[in-house]
Amino acid sequence: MARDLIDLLWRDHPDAPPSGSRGPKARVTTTSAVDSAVALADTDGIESVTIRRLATELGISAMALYTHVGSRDDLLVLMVDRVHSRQERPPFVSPSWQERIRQVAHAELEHYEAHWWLLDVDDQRTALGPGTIAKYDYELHAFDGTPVSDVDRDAALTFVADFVRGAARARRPDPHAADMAETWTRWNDRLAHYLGDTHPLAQRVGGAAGEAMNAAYSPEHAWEFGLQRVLDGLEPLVATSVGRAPETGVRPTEE
Amino acid sequence: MARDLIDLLWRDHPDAPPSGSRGPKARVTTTSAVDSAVALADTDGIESVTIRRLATELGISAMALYTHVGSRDDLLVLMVDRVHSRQERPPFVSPSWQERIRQVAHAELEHYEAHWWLLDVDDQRTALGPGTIAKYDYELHAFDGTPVSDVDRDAALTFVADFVRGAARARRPDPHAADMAETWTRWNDRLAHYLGDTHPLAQRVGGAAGEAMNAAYSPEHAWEFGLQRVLDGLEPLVATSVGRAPETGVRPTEE
DNA sequence: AGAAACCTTGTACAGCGTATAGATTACGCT
DNA sequence: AGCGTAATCTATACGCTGTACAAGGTTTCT
Repeated sequence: MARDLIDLLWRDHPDAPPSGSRGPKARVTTTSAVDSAVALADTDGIESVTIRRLATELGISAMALYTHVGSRDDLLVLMVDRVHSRQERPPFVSPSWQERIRQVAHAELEHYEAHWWLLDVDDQRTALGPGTIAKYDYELHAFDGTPVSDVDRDAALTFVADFVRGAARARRPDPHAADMAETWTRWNDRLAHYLGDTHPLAQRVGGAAGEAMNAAYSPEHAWEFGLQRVLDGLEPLVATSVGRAPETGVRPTEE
Repeated sequence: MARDLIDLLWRDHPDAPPSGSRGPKARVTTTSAVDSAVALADTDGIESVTIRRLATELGISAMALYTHVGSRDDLLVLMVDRVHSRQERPPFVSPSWQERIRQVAHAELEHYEAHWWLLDVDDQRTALGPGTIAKYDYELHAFDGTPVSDVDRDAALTFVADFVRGAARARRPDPHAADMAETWTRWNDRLAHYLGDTHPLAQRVGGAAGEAMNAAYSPEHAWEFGLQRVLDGLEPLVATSVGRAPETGVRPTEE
C-alpha cells in the first residue's frame, strides 16, 4: 500500500518515511511514475492519464501502480507539485515592483502553456507540496521592498495568479478545433439568423472582439491589457502603506 | 437522434427546427431534461450528472435521453446556458460605473454560489447560447457612458469575470471537508516538520493569510480586496479615453 | 530457517458514455 | 381508411474507467 499523500509529496525529504527495504526492489518509483504521467499529460492531455495506460507505459500491471501513488487523485496532486518544483526561479533583479510582477505573470503564463492540464486540476491539497510551497515563497518575494502587509501580500499574489489563470484558459488551444472548422462556420450562420438584430451591443462588441481575436497581435493585446489592469490595480496598494484593509470599507451584513 | 447543439440551445426561438410531430409524444423534453440535470448538479455536484442517473430521475431509459440532448458534453453546455438565462438582470441605476461593476461582480459571485458546478464546465460552445449571450449583453451595458472602446469593453468585462471566477474557486466549499478534518491536522503537523525553518517568508505570509482565513470577516476581506484592485485597475481605462492600447506599450518579440 | 515486509499480478465489480438494433407509437398523405 | 414513415423509446453490448480483493513471489531481518 502506498504511503500518505503528504509523505509522497515530501518523499525527497530526509525525514520522509522510506520505502521499506524488505521486499524485491521496486521496478518503478513514485517519482518515475509521476514523471511518466506528466509526460503523458503534456502530450495527450489529462484525460489520457489513466491508471491502466500509465501502468502500461511503465511496463507494470495496473494495480502495481497503487504501490507508488495511492489513487488517481493523489497522482494529479503529485503531478502538479512536480511541475511546480521544476519551474525555474531566476532571482528578481529589477528594482521596479511592476517589472517583477510582470516577470511572475509572464513565467506563470509560460508555465500553463507548457502544461495546459494544470487548468484541469483543482485540488486544494496541492498547497501541501514542496514544489508548490517553494513557488509560493519565490513569488511572494516579488513584493519585497513594498510596504504591503502579509495578508495583503498573499491576496495580491492570488490576484495576479487568478488573472493569469483566466488568461491561460482563454488562450488554451481547443483540441477539437480541427474537426469543428466546418461545423463552426455553419453554426455561426445559424447563430446570426437566431440573433437577428437583437442584442445589438453584444453583437457589436463581440464582433469587434472577435475580429481583433483573429488579428495577429490580438492575444498579445488581451494579455497586455489585462496585465496593465492588474498593475494599475495593485498600484495604490503598493504606493501607500495600507497595512490592512480599512475596517470601514467592508460592508457589514450583505450576504 | 437529437438535433444540433446550436438548435437545441435556441430551441425556444420561433425559427428553431421543431421536434417532429410524427411519433409518440415525448415523455420528456430537452428543457425538462436540462432542468433536471441542473437540479441534480446543484444538489449533488457535476459528477452526479450521468446519463443513466438523469434518465432514471426522468423515468426513462438511459438511451432515450439521447433523443433530447445529443451527448453528455452537449448537456453540460445546455445546463450552463440554462442557468445563465435564468439569472436576474435588474437594470443598472447607479450613475457610478464602479458601483455598476460591483453589482455585476456581486451577482456573478452569487451565481457561482448557487451553481458551483459552473466551475467544472469549460466549453467554448457555451458562448453560442441565448442565455449566455443575453448575460454578456447585459453586463456589457455596465460600461455604458464610459469612453471605453468596443475591444476594451470586452476585455474589461472578461477581466472582471475572471476575477470573480478565481474568487469563487477559492470560496468553493470542499465536499471532503468533513472526512478530512482529522487527517488535515495530522498532515499539518507533518508539513510543519518537513518545512522546519525553510521558506520563512512563505510560512509567515501563509500563516497570516491562514489565520485571517479562519477569522470571521476574512472571505469578505479577500473579496473586497480583489474587487478594489479590479476597480482601481479599470480606473485609468475608464477615466481617460484610451481607445486602444498604446502601440509602444507592447513589447515586440518576446515569446 | 522462518517470519515479516514488500512488490507485483490477475480477477472482479460497479460504474461510465454511447453505438447498434429493434419495438412501439401516432401523425400525414394518399 | 389505411399505410408509410418519422419519432420515441427500450434492451443489449462494447470498451472504457478506478480500484477492492486475494494470491503469489522476492527479499531482508530475526
